[in-house]
Amino acid sequence: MITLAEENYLKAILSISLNSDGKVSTNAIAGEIGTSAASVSDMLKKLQDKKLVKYKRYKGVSLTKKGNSFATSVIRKHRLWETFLVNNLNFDWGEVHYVAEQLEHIKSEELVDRLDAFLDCPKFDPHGEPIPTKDGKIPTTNTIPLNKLSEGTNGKVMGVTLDEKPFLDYLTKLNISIGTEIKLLEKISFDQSISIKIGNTKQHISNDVAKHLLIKTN
Amino acid sequence: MITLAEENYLKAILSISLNSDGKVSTNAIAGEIGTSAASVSDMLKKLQDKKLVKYKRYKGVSLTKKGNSFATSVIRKHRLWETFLVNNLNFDWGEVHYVAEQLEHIKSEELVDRLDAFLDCPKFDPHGEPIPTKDGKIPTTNTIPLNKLSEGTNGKVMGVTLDEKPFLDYLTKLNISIGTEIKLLEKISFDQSISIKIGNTKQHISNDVAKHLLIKTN
DNA sequence: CTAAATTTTTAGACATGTCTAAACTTTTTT
DNA sequence: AAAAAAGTTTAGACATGTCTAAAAATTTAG
Repeated sequence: MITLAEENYLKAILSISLNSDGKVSTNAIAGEIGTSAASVSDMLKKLQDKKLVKYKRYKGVSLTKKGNSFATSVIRKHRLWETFLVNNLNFDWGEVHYVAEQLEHIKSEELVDRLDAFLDCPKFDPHGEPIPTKDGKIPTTNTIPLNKLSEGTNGKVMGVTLDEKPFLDYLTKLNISIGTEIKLLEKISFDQSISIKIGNTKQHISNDVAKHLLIKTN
Repeated sequence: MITLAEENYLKAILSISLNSDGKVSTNAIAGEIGTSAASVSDMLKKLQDKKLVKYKRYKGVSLTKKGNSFATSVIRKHRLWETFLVNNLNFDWGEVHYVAEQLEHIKSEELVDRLDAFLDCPKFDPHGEPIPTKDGKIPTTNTIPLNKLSEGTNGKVMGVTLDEKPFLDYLTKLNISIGTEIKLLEKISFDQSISIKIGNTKQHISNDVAKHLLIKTN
C-alpha cells in the first residue's frame, strides 16, 4: 500500500523530471515539496525499497516504471478533480489547487473512471494542462512557452504551467486566460521581459511570467 | 488542526451517542472504529486536551459542543458525498461508503458549500439518512424501525440506518429500496423475526435486518 | 590539483497513532 | 461482601514521517 507522503514524493519527482533532464536531485525534491533534504534522503530509501524509484546515494533519483505509473495516476486525478471543481462547482481557476491536492489522494479506481466519464473524458484541465489517460499516456500539444516566441508572432494561450493562486490571479488581472490571443511585440534582452498585445492593449510582463504561458502560434 | 484519526473518533462517538443514552464507553468506540480499547484510551486523552470531549477515566466520554460540531460536519460531508456519488456518478448505494469515508475528510468549507449547492441542498442521502445542515441541525423524520411496527400495519421505507455493502446488497435482493411499500404481516416472538409483504410477494426477515429499516406508516 | 563551497547523507530526536501484555477499576455473580 | 468476570487504563514497543546538527561525498574555484 502506498502512503499519501509517498504519492507526494513520486508526484514531485515526476514534475521535476518533466521540466529537466537526467536524474532528479535531493535538493530539487526538497524544494518542490517544501521539506528538508534530510527528509528526502530518508524517503528515497523507502521508495527504493518499494521499487518505486532508482536511487544511488549522492547520484540523484529517477522513477521506475511502477513509480512513474503511480505518479502519473496522481496527476491524472489532480487534473480531473480540478476540472470538476471549475466546471461543475464554479470554482475560480486560482482556487482549486489546494483542494485538488487533497482530492488527488482518494483511493478508488472506480471513482476516477466515473469522474472521468462524468466530465466527458476531458483532455485538458482548466489550466490547459494535459490530463493523463487511464493507461498513463499524457496528451501532447505543439505549443511553446511565450518567452521562446520571436518578436511579431501571434498566438493563442493554450495553457499555463504553474498552478499557484498569486500567478493565476495576476493573469486574470492582465486579462489572460485559456484562449486569449496574444501578440509578442518586443523582447528586452536586458532582463528577458517582454511586451505583448492583448486585444488592443499593450502589456509588459517578466520572463518569469512569460515562461509559464504555453502558446499555439497562428 | 484536527487530524484524520481525531475526526474518525469524534464521528464514532457521535454515531454511538445517537443510538444510545448517556456516556459512550471505550469498548463501544473500539468496536465502532475497529481498534483496540488501549488505543481508544490514548486518543480520548488527546481529545480531552483539545477540549473536544468530556472524559473521566473508567466513566465514559461525551462530546463537547466543539466536538459535536466537528463530528456533525464530518457526517454532513460524508452524506453529501454519498449523494453525489449515487446521483451524479451512478454508483450503487452499496458501493459508496468506502469512498465517502475518504472524501469526508477533505478540508475545505468552500468545497462543502458548493457541493451542497450543486446537489440542490439535499435533506437526505441515498440511504434516507438525514444530512446535517451547515449550522449543524439534523433534519428529523417521524419514522420508526420496521421491527417496532405492529402486525397488519402498512408503511413506506424512508431510510436505512446501516451503511454496509452486505446489508444493502441483501436489501436489493429482497427488492427493498427507499420508497418501497411494506406491510408487516406477522412477528415471530421466538426470534423477533418478521413476515412482510412487498408488492404481492411475502418475505421473511430477521430482527437484525428489520431494525435498520425506517418506516413511515400510511 | 588541492581547498572551499555545495550538496547529500547519517545520527539522534520527536510527534502521531497503533499494538500487546499487564495492571488496575468497576460490575456482576454467588 | 468477597470472588470472578468484564471493562478500562498504563507501560513499553513499533512504524511513519518529520526535524536539526554533524559528517561525508561531490562539485567548483583558485
